[in-house]
Amino acid sequence: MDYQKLADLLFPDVTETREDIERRFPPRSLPAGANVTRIGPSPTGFVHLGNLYNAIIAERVAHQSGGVFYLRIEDTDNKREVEGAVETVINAMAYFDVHFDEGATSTGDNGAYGPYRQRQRKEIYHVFAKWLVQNGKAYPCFLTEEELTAIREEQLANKEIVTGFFGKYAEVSRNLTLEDISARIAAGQPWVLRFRAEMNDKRFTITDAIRGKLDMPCNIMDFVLLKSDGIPTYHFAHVVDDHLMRSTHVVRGEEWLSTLSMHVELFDVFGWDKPIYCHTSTLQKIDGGSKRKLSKRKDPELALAFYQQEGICKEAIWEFLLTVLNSNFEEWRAANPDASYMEFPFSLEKMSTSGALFDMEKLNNIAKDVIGRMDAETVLSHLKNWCSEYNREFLALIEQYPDRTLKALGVGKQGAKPRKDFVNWKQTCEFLSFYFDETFKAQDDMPAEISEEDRKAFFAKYLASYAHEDDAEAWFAKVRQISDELGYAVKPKDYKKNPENYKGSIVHVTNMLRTALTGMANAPDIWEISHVLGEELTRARLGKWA
RNA sequence: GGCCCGUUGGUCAAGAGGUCAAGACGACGCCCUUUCACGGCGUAAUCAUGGGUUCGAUUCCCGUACGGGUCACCA
Repeated sequence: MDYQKLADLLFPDVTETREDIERRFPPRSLPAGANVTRIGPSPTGFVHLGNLYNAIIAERVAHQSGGVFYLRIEDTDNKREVEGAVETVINAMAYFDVHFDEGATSTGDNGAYGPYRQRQRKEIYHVFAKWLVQNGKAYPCFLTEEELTAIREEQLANKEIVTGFFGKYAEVSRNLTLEDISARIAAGQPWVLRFRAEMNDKRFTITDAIRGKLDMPCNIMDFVLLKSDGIPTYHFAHVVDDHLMRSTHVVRGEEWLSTLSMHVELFDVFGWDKPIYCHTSTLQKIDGGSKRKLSKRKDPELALAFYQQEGICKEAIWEFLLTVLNSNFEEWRAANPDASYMEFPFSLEKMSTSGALFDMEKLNNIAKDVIGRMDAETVLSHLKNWCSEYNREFLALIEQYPDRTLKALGVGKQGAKPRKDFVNWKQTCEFLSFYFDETFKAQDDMPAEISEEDRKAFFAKYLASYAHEDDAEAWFAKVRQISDELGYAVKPKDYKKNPENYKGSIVHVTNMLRTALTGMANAPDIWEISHVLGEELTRARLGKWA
């Protein structure tokens, strides 16, 4: 077989050589130790937590080393592509503060190693495909889908241990003559380009940055390089792109482990250095007592959009994922409460190789801490951002009462043990609702612990003596005095010891006050709330019960 | 089924041939307290399993079980 003739027959339009392409994408000039990483999402319209998980790893590996992090759109499967999906990926990553140095953008490409959309790289792949053909490493295959299915069925019937295109099943396609191929092409028969595998039973070892040394069988499959539309498969595109774009690390899910041998063989055939592979484990969740992979259909929390809708703070997502990735993150956070998570020394080696379970409760706990560390102004700006997208009505309130909102967000923040009332922005809106008459839900009744007579007496005295400028101490002294006058124990402990001596305890009194003021049995400090509401509102809410 | 990856409390997990097997979330209890939070203290709870190697194995080796992945002109 004259491979040169075959190559010209298959790729008549390809005039460039692999050297030409290499010159267009020279090695990057980066300081020693700088890593180049990427994410390569498929534009299916669904961005999930796993995408973000891998993105964060890749981002840290690159930026922590002063390297480059880029976005490459892997759109080689036009059947699965969804309109606007590239936009969705870019927006989701931006929302979660994942920033690219180069790659696909909503307006085009940014960077010297593009195009960053694989379908636009067709000509590049063809140059390398032609080289493979010229060197006897690839050949056209004209088998139809039905014929392929027949082979598969035969293999299953023969109890062949592996199914696929290899060994004797590849022989016919491998050994077509140039004349035959030429005739078929002239007749317009569709073909795919297959890799001509070594097909031996050797094994190879490779060191994965997360999993350590791996020992696996070499590839034996004549897998497809170019589909009949001339677009490459993932395997071919991955090898060509990560070489040309000079990726130093490939961070991807463990589902790629089983095809790693194909990629390794391709890199070797081209004589290229392999990137450092980092195969992450799949996020799982508990379901009916057993672990399973997070699934798109069953688990709403898998979609990144879920976190946006719930208003889960992006810093919290980062901190949660960093905690899952490197378990020493929490220790580091405790030692560096004020540092940005970007300063955390992330390490691939410290990653767990077993699949982590997604734990919403842990996320919430982290979110409370993260928001708790922010000052009121920062919280307000996050809240407004979220509301402008997901809660317009509340945004209007915030904008109508900016000072009150800011004060409300600061309640309980001072002191050595600041409150942590906010978990996510959705919940924050609900939590703040009693600060505004527009959303305040007044109670219709008071608990029966205090008689109506005492209730009226209390509120009358309270309002009569109420002085808005009182400090917290003076204020509470008055509450105590009134309680005492009405026959309620001033100290809860006194009441506990001798309940028969009192009508009730100050706890009952303050609960009543709190309920009148907030509509809720549980709320932050009454005095502070009064001062957020202002004298007028406070008096109005309490007056109802006098 | 073949191949590959994995298995420490309910969850995330540290760990090393000899530890009372860290820590965090959650649960529970106590303390603080005008409610709820916050905070503090404490309790319960883990090395999948069977063999080997060894004076000693949760740690090393082999098998078993279980879970996950993959076997496409999908990524």
